[in-house]
Amino acid sequence: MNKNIPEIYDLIQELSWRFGNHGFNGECCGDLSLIEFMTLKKIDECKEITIQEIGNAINFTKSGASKIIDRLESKGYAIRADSPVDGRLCCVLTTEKGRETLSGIVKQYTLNLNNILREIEPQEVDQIRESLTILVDALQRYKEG
Amino acid sequence: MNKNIPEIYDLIQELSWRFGNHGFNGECCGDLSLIEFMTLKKIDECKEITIQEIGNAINFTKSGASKIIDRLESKGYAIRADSPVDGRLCCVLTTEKGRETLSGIVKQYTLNLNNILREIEPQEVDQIRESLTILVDALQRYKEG
DNA sequence: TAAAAATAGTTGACGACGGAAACCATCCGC
DNA sequence: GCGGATGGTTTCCGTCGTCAACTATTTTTA
Repeated sequence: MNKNIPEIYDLIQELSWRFGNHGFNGECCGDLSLIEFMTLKKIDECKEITIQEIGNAINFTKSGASKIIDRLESKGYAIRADSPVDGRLCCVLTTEKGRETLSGIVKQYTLNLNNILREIEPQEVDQIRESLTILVDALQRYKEG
Repeated sequence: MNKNIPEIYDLIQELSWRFGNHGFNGECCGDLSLIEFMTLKKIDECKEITIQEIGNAINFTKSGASKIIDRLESKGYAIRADSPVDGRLCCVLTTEKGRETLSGIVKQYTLNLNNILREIEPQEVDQIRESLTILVDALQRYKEG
């Protein structure tokens, strides 16, 4: 095992914690919980996605996914539409309001991050981006096979 | 703003999500939730810590913190002890079983991470460690002032 | 082609979990 | 030594996700 792994594990854990639901002083994503936010983001990325797929994407049961959509729908951020090809399926879409909220949250987070990294040298910031890319890609590959 | 910030934000979010409570197929930390695990870790690092301090550390109310300790205590991973200096205070400590469980979880996570990074070049792994260190340090400084 | 099985989604009951506030015990300033 | 402050616990409550039962639609099969 590479000697750096334990330390990397620890660093990732710390990072995840601070960016998770309890970091940022509990202030997460406006009127969305972290899960609602990630779900909305997923819906927006996919343009159109079924309840089942949402459940798989966020590791929830279809029942749990359905209730998250209930909440997003009641806040006006997403809507359910009938599938034209299969009457059982339910296509979930983001609304314009949902997209605006999403980009507002991203903007806020990005500003925060910019403050956090304010004093870091540009070439180091570049290195951080590269490293994270490698890391996330490796995770993706690992997940897929 | 540095051009890389939005992408870095996105990468961190992705990373956090996968290492958070819902990543790893919901398999988090044995019989501990992520919060219980982080709390136990914090207790172990501090050797001895009050309920209030735990609450601050994990962004919970003292009430919530007290209940987490209830759970950790019922599982045999932590114990409450009276403070010798102040009768109101409650010193929380890890038990031997708690420490074993903690290190077991860390070992498991570390092995997973090793698999994930198996195909990454050593010098890249080194770069990842460096980058994450810079990032976490920056977060720490930001939090402190 | 009609019945049976499979699949997608919803709903209701339930348990787990944190927060708010009231409460208790202990400590500190006067 | 009394009154306020502080740390912790407890009770009540709202939120949330799962399980299992149910409905509706589609696919399989005999």
